Amino acid sequence: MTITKLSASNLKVLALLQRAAKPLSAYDILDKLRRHGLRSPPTVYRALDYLTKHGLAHRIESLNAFVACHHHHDDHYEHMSQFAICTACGQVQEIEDEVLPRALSKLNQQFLKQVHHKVLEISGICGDCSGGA
Amino acid sequence: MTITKLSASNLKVLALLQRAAKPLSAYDILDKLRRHGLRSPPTVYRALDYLTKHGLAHRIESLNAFVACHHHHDDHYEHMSQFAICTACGQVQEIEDEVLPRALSKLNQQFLKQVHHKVLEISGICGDCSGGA
DNA sequence: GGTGATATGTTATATTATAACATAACATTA
DNA sequence: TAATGTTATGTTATAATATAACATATCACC
Repeated sequence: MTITKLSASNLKVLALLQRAAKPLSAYDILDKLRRHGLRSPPTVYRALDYLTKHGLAHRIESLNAFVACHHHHDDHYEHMSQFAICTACGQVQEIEDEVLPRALSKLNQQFLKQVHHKVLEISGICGDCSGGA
Repeated sequence: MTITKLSASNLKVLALLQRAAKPLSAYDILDKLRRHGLRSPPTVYRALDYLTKHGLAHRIESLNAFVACHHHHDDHYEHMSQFAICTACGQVQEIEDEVLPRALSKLNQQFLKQVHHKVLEISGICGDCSGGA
């Protein structure tokens, strides 16, 4: 799963996600990159597959949308996507924390023999949107 | 959010989910209940909305599918959906545990002022599908 | 029986995602 | 070089998921 070099499409999608303030749907991406040569859904989904598989982007399941990864998941520890989603402004924060992953890996074992993917998504109202302190 | 009495549609959808061994998509439900008077997507989605809002069913975000709730979330503690999903057989187990919710509610607060919804979904291979002990 | 609230029905359409097949780009090597 | 295999990309069509918008019915209450 090492990254040799990003293809032109993959790079464009990644760069767009990195510039975006919010998660983008595949079709948001398609709209914005249509002029730049990404003309069909499969092209975009392929890029998103590549990026998510290589840890450069994440899919937010509860939004059906994607964000760039801003962290370095050196795979030194079993990774777990953790996101805080503000339903008011749409911003998503990636949570970098190992408390939960650790707590979870114990719990896991009673349910699944092998774990492939873990998703934690918390929705609510962020500080900025909630008005007072 | 108290439940008075389930409407006929809501009850049919709930009963179907309860009988199902696996999560059902809205369209799975539509197919199976068409003969029983649920003829259009909005009807099904409305029932699913009702059931999920009232804690009688849960949506699995990473599958776009729904399961009946087999637990009693007496709302005595802030609820968090927790599921273990086997990608081989498709079975989903609801995890009833408060370790994570508790660990999480501390962590939460640095990201969101109010939390409305928490989703934890773990995918992998269950004991049955993984062969050996 | 009229009124308002809630639920349900219906049609159409929006949104998200993939199947299936065609073509290109590129490396390897006979 | 041209034959071959591999990977990436393009293209069309369609599948799968979800909701908007509006019509109608049901039912409680006055």
